[in-house]
Amino acid sequence: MSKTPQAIRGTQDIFGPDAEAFAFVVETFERVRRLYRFRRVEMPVFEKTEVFARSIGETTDIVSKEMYSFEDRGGESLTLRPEFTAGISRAFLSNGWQQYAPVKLTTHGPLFRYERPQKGRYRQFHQIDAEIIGAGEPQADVELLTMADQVLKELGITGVTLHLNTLGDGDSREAWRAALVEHFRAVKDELSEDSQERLEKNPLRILDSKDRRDQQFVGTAPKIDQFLSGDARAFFDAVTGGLDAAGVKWTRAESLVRGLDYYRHTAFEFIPDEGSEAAGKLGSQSTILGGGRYDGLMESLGGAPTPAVGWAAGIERLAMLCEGKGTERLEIAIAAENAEREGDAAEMVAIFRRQGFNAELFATGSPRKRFDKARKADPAVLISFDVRDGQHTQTLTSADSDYARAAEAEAIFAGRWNG
RNA sequence: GCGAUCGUAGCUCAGUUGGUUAGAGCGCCGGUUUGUGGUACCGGAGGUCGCGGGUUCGAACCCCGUCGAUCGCCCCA
Repeated sequence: MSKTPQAIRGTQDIFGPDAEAFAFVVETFERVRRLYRFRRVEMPVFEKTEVFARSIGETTDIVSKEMYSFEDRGGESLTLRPEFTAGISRAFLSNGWQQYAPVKLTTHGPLFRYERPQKGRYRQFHQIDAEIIGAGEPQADVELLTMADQVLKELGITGVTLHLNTLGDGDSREAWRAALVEHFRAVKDELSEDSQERLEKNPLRILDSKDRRDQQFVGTAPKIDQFLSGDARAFFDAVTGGLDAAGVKWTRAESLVRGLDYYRHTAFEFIPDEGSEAAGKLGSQSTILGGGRYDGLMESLGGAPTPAVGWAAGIERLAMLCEGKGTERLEIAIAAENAEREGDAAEMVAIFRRQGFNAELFATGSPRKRFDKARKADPAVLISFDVRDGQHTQTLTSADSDYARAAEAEAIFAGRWNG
């Protein structure tokens, strides 16, 4: 006998309550995006490698070491998508969706990054995603964030706060970056090894370093606010004002930066409050939803300048905060306690299902154990078909007095077996 | 890429300083009850102790390697 192959590291087989919670997240997202009139888009799971390499930034970890890239039979380098935004942008340009701009899009599905798996992080993971393309006004940021906030609320997630920052426009960001490099270079020898690396590759990231050696210099580091142009300042004020008007709570996070090169202006993450139940469930992978404005991305793919803003959220991480949700209790359990009654039981379960009840038939294994099995499934209504003293008997028991459709179920049962 | 912890039945786990035939609970299968209701009792199947080497009279247990998992760092959803 050959050995059973193992699943690929970092992939998951999701089943049971976890799978129900996963579906609950997706269904809730689909419902809410309709309320905001976002349109659905489906995209390829893989693209030419350059789609990601050019848009995300060559020096980012995602591009430099986390992509699942391979050559197809024609020798072309392809990559399993590590995020949605680059592929959506490519589709926007390929298909001339400028004609629909500004266009509000959502999608969800699997993404791939070659990383070491840990709690809340996988090599194949799943996100829900929302983008507004072709809208440069701060109102777009507000609408997008308000939707994100509503998705989380309707998932029943609490103890999570929107952390908001601005990276300014391109000039503001570059001036700030230069000032940060200067600031940290002066104390380079006292920084952590990681941050000495970051100084060259991605100095903004030093700001949210967890290392104490770095944190003492973060407080005195130059702030983006000192470099914001008047327009950039006004843009951010319009976003925060709009969020206040929409009733979305937020907090300013001056050191929040996003990892990818294409972000400008608004950057945000929804993060569990310290010490909250949500924080405990997530472990160290704490960001559940993140995104921002990426006004420069289309140009990097050869398109015309096109403002856009978007976010993505990890379905697995959201599902961890929705434990037990999406699982429906069994409404009708039907036991055929005698082989002679299996036909009647099968008919009954079909009737209930056609009437919109979820129902399960127990008609296999030892006839004596079927009633027990049905009861252990914890149904709201339990129906048994049996033969006693040569007579056919059928009984209905309502196990749950709170069950709303009990009377309806009893009427259907009586309608067939009125005796 | 780096670090820590852990791999025993389908699942959750015991297993003493290394010592006969590796256990329990749950689940699964079968049996017992003639009962308007049962979550009871009895029995059974199921394990190359992740895999490969080594030490030893003897290894689930000690050593080395390897694979896998979990958690953390980096990074990120």
